[in-house]
Amino acid sequence: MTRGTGRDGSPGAPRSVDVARVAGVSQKTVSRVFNDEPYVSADVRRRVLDAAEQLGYRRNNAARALASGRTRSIGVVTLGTALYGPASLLMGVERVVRDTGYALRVVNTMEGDPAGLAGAVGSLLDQGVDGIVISEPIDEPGGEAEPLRVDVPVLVLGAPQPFAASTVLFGGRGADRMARAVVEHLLDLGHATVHHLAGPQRWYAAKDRLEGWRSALAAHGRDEPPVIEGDWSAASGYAAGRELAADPEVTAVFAANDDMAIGLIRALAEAGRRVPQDVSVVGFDDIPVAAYVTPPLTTVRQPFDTVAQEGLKRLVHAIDNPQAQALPASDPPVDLIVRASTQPPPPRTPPGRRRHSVSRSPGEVPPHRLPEKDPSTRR
Amino acid sequence: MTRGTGRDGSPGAPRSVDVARVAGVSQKTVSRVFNDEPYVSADVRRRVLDAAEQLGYRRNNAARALASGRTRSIGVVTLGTALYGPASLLMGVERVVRDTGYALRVVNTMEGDPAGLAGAVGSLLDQGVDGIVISEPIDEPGGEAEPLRVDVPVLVLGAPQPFAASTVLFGGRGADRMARAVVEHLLDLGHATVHHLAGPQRWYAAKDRLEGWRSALAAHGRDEPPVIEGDWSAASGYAAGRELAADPEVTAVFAANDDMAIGLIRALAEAGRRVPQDVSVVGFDDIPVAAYVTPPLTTVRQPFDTVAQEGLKRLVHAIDNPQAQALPASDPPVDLIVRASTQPPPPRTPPGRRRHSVSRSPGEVPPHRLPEKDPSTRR
DNA sequence: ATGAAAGCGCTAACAC
DNA sequence: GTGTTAGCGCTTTCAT
Repeated sequence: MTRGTGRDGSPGAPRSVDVARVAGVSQKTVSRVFNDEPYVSADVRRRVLDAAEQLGYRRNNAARALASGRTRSIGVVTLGTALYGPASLLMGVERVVRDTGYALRVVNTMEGDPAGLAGAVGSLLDQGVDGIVISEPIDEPGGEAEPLRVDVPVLVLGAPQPFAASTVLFGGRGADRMARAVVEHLLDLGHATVHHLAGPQRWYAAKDRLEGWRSALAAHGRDEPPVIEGDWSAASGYAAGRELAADPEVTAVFAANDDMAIGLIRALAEAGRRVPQDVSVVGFDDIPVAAYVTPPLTTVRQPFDTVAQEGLKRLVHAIDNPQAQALPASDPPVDLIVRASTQPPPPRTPPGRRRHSVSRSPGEVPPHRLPEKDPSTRR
Repeated sequence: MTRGTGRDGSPGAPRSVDVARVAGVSQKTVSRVFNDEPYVSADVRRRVLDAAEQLGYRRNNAARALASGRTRSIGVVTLGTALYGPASLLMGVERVVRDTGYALRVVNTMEGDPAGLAGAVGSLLDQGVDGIVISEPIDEPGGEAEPLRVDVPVLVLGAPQPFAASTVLFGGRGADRMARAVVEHLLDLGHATVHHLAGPQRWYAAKDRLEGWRSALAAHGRDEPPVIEGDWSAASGYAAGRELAADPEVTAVFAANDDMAIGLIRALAEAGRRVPQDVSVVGFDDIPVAAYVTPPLTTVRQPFDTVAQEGLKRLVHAIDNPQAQALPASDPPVDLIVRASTQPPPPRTPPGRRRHSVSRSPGEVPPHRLPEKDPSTRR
């Protein structure tokens, strides 16, 4: 076979012995230089580096991994979607992983994948990773059965406590606290209660938001309206909006993501219920267009970068110190961004004069407020 | 050191010799079984598989890579953004790569990264990949200098012909053809010309769309209005919209992505120019909310999956047959999705009676059409 | 159809 | 500070 990275009949990539020969040192010394080990004189180091440069030497990772038992790589399990949340998290993870000097391997579990999470993790293990990040896991039916037997540290991002294993760390996203902030914002505005358009409940992220909504409502002694479950898509938000529009009691809706909120708003508008005059709507994610739709969307921004950074710091720590205690979790800040899709509820209309039966050109939308470029309100 | 993937003082992972011993065969036979090599009797195969199962054997990839000189992995260079286009492409690539039996390694070049593309590719080469996918490259200043010296096949997705190297393949995205389709749609509706809100010109994808727009206009003998350059963000679309709104000649705008189109529409609406009555707007990407914003956006859907699939097929082919001719490129289909943001231009207003000076409640938006769930029009 | 021997290029442990 | 000696767990080549 051709040697190293050399393809076709090429001479073959230079190895560390070659560098050693050119530099006039032993092969081990070359290894020392490239691993930044102590006890190499500056002079020798230079000679080695020069020789390597001249030869175009690049060390062979397979050999390194084989000899050391470590691959210096971290695997990520993602859902195979371009949804804003998961995609942002993945990018955040990539950014941090590179800084830590690890390489990144990616595998995804598609929803409905027969192998599911276990399969994805297994494939990562096959590749030989030093640690695993599971991003936004979903609850595959039957997946609970095997509690994920792995011998490398695992970091779970965007889920509360799904897996039982001694090596598992959690990078809480605090979505429940964020959801609470949303509900409280709406309650503060004077809404009697808040409806919830939930995400698919197989996603821990969706469950989390539902939980936050539920507990906030309970904490304030409000009654809990029935939950509608969407699938994250604007289409499902639209469908939910048609239902909700028919109910005059609905004055405030918290959608589990911005896409659904946008679909929802459209359905409400078509039904003649104006946002925010008649109904307030809050989304979740702060997708790039959230400030520019009509009306600009009140939503929650998640600190993906912070979460990725904090989580990976702990994962790398666990990899480097197998026996050590896990670093304590830190909760990311909540960022509620108030724009124009929320306001106090309309005055109670007397029963019998249902607001949505009032004649109004369908789809008319309220005057705009200027969209803002930056997070306007923090709490 | 602990053996294989075994961490802490654990017994160490089983190796193929262990399996061989249990199965009562030679180690080589185990290797044969796991590589699906011929000449293993069904009986022996079963025994080996059972033994492996029982021991929890998983083969060591580092050793495999070292011995064979191939890592069976493909590296991807992405921008570190969660933008819909790049993120979708990445997911498409992931999906296909897994099917081909390769592992995926990801590295990103952030815009302005000093090391840039060369650094990202180098880091992939260090990791030892059998092939490289460069997704949506951007034109780093000075990056042209080094023509990307690599000895593995490279697939470039979403760019025309940026790099010179014998091993480079192109997975054209046909964005220029798509841009032409957009312009022709608008021209067919009767618009005198089409303005273009371009993406950042360091992106090949943005250049591509600009090219398509330009050539379509030329082909139809229309004059080419000045181009405004945005940065893909809705905010930049909004800024562009404020400029464009002041010019009564503008009746049709092609934005290089949906986010900018949405910002643009908002700015136009605030300036009293209705979409689509006064100005038609077309986006690009068909982001998930495109059908649900106001008005539902006419846009172009890119066949990310097809592109990823076709491209990777060729990449894998090149990897497996080093000397062979590259497979011919195939252009993906163009998918123009006509929704409610485009219509024929308003009748020419006599000079002096500028439409946008007409009193109108700012931000009023036209009645909706029903959003559609599926691509409505193909061409 | 199966096995024995010889590395792949590096790191680890210990000597000098 | 530097070199020597063994492997790491597989694939390869060649016998059988």
